[in-house]
Amino acid sequence: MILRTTPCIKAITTAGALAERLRNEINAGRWTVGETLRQEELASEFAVSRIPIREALAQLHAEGLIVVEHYRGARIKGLEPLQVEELFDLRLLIEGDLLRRAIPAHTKASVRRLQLIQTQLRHEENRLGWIASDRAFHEALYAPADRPQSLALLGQLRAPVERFSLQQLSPRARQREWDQEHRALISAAAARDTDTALAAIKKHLDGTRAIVLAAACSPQEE
Amino acid sequence: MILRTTPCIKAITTAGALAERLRNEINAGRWTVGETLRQEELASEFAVSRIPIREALAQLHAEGLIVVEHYRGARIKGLEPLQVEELFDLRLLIEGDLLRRAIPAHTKASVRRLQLIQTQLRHEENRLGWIASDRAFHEALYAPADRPQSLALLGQLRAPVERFSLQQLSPRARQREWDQEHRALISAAAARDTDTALAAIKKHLDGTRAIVLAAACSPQEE
DNA sequence: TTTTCAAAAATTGGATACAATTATTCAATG
DNA sequence: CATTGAATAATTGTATCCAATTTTTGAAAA
Repeated sequence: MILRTTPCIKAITTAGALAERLRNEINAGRWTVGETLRQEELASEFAVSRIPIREALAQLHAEGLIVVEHYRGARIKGLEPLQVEELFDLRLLIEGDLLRRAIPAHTKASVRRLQLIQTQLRHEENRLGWIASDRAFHEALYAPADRPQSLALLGQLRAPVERFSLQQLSPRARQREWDQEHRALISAAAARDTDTALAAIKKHLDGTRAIVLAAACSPQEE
Repeated sequence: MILRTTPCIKAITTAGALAERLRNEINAGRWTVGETLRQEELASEFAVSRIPIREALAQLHAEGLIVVEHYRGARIKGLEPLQVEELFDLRLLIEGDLLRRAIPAHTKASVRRLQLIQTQLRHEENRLGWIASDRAFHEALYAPADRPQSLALLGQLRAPVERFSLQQLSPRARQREWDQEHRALISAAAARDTDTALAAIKKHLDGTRAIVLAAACSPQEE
């Protein structure tokens, strides 16, 4: 039996690979909010027919990244301020629950893993790599809770927001704050101090929410 | 401008209509856990090509009702006991939050609406109609909270479980309990008594969890 | 100049046809 | 009799083509 060492899931389906590729493009800011993704254009770009493109778009729709209208195409989805507020309230609810379960279950090994990811994250220059590392950090933070359903749900809450949370990555000040907040989470995990961890995640989410609110001020659709 | 009076969303897409149809068939128990849904078979049954069938299957996959494997088809997804536990924990988390916001915002009109739905639910003989009414009840219960994202998330938590929650509808005893629990929620909403409502929803979810656990004891897939 | 409306172009949705992969059959072998 | 393995069948994935719908264009009219 072969064990996979890379944490990245290989997309065996072409539609899956396309969805991953398009997700990255969206997160990298290739399209602006409200812009439509033309099937023919994407098909010729990736040298496939429109069928797998359509399946990839359906997947992105399910992830909440695009809005699809009958006979009118797929457009990049924007976020209203109220939606952002609600999404982050939900994240606090779920991430808090995950933390409560994960913190007591953290070990020296799991904390070490967190530190490694954070080191990698600190030196990440590329926007996409930064997103991936941040995702990995939070997954590792919550992994000891052993709650796959919650993690999946959390992923759905993160997806539509990631686009905006790294759009403003440039302000180095916020980047430094981000790093400090992650370190606070790590030390709370190391000390198995749930209350401190909860306070830290609340602060972290509040900071991220502010960034997303600032970035997602476009008054579009649905 | 035309206002739609029916609460049911019309599926303009054929794929959407197919997905709704298939979802009902799944909930009605047409297939057992682990059974595969053949594209050709469904295509000829609904007199369409396999393309819209595939899109419908992708949608059901996103809803967590089926598992899709490359070149191996779509199979009805089962639930492990641990998954059921976690799903209901998450529901309690989110439905509790929704209740906290909804109860103080309930009005005479919204409570009246709840009563109407509950009356309809009580006389519902058909399994599918019962599911739809129960869904409507909970939507009406949480509607005053005005939290669309939370409702959507809740829908995703309910979907994979509905199949099993009505499988054991037959025991009239449980059906009577169910009715009583709903009535408790209604009166708590009428009295704007949040704590009582929270206790009632916990009891209701615990009861439903037990039913689902009993029904979903099959040790299949993924 | 602006508005209206019909024809043309562009785009998406669905059907058919073919390629890639998996499942099944059945004869040969131990 | 059980097991192996190659040929066959069945099934899914993708490309191409046509139909349905929307968007654009441009000329006529106010």
